[in-house]
Amino acid sequence: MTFLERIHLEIIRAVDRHGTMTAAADALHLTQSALSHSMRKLEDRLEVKLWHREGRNLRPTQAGAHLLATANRMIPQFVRAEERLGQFARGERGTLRIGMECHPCYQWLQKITIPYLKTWPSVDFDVKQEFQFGGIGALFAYEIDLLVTPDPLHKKGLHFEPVFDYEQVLVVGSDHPFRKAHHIIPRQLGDEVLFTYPVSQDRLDIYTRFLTPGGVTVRRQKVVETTDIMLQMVACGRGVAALPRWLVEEFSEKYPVHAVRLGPKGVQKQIFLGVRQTDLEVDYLNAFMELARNYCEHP
Amino acid sequence: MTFLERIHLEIIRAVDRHGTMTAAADALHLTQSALSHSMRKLEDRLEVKLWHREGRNLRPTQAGAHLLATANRMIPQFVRAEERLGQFARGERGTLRIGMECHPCYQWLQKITIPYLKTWPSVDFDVKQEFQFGGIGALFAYEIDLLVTPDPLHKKGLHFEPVFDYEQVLVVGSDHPFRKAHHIIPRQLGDEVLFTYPVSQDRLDIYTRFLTPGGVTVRRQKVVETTDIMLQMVACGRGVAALPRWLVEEFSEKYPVHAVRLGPKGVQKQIFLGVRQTDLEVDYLNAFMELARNYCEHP
DNA sequence: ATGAAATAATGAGTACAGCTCATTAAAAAA
DNA sequence: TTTTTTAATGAGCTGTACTCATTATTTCAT
Repeated sequence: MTFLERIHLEIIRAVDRHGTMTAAADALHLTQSALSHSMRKLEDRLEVKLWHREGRNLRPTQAGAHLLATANRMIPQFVRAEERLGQFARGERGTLRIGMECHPCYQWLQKITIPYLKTWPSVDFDVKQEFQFGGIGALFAYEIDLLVTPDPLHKKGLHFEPVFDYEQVLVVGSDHPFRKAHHIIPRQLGDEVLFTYPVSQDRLDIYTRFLTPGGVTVRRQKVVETTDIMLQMVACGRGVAALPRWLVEEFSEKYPVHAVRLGPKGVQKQIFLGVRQTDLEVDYLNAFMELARNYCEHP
Repeated sequence: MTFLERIHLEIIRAVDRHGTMTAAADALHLTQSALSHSMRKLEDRLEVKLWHREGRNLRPTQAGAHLLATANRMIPQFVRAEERLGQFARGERGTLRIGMECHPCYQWLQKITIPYLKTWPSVDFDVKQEFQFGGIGALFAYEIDLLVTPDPLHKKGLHFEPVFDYEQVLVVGSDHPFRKAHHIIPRQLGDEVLFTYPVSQDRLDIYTRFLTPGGVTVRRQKVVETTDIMLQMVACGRGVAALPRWLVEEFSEKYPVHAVRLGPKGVQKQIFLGVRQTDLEVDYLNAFMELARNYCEHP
């Protein structure tokens, strides 16, 4: 029992706008006969007249007026839906759902998002940090479209590329004894308080690449949510933290903190962007990766 | 360039609801093939995939999810529109636009509207009292659907029927000298203040049927908007008025007023309901006239 | 008045969109 | 494995929604 179709809405609207069926037919690229037949059929099936036929003009009945109001509401919805789908088609619209497995990268991400959002105004943004089955799982499950991670896992169907090299360093306050050291060794941290982000130890480089290999544990580990708080604590000598060198340098203008190398050769890190291989041709996603690549070369 | 049709919205919705295309096809009384072809064509024309095809299941793409959301908004609008048109068809819905050319009839109208609105809940009401080309003109111009008037004008295409006989009487306060008179003659009003509704004299029976034939004018005519105010003025002896007898009797419980016959035989009036002949078969309109007829017989 | 132009309704015929049926390909379940 | 379930595809048919031609009215111009 579904009688009403888009065409009927288009017709009643065009007749109202153009005054006559003939003019409406022209506007819709149909013949007057087509409109007449179409609406006649609708009227027959609904068993209600939509127009008073008075000589050669058409005045909407109450039912017709009602349908016209409905059409004026619904047709624009059709049009908008088609426009939006067109945007999807041209890769102009979408939600870029980004997953982050690397806490301090958030600062870096923000530097990219600002110019990105300017060039892609109809792309929505969504950043997630918690995943039930890890970042890779979230990519596969279409929970996210792009993963920012220091641990690429080259599986079939995924594409990873490095976008960012950096050194993970120890941050200390300006009164701290390590302050001028060329580098420190794990044992030297045995009596320190260590501030970290609230993630498990196997995702913290200071453990996996420094403390654990050195067989050392710190006096105490304290968890803080934000980089700012972390650096404030470090600045006033309440403990130490491990962060990317570039981040420390940036914040050293704001807080009196210093970077110290971890081990004689330092802890070298890379950040990767991961996407599903099938999404490699999605314009707005590609544009993001392009921007990320360029930014790293000319920060 | 109009690709999107109701069917596409129905399909994407049914697939979402029923999980598979096959099940959706059953629900829509179509074959799986039909849905597949239909959506394939839409995808081709829009140049955007609506589902990720993963093995034998369909997961909406971002575009698909968007279309689904649109469908969930729009399909109910189609359904509601059809329902409403059905109500129009069955005469259950409409706006009964009533025109009144008879001021005191408003009280009478209210007695009918209350039971009417109970039996016809989806009929809207609209009462007008001002018409650019008179009540008859308003009927012809579809400004109103029903005219309440004391002056039927039997023109082709219109149907009038009397619903109400009454006597127009003079109302006076309980201290007034006419109070106990059997009737009065025009000359007796020459020194009175007359309260009337704010309409032209040729629509006031006290003039057309009493004063003007008697060649008399009153000392002063004062206009008031409402029956209540009018009767309050009369009650405290500030003047007299002309109203239907039934109305005076009703209000005499509230105010100390009395009815006096105009002339030896009284001024006898009839109220008519007028409709367009073509509307005589409109259920909700007929129901109103039926109610009006019955009410007059058993008030 | 009278003819010309404009308009909606109607009928007949047709093209093609959209459907069904049959089959294939692939994946999930048994 | 085999069987079942599912979506895609192709071929062919059907019905509908369109066009064209015509009629009946009405409106406009002269």
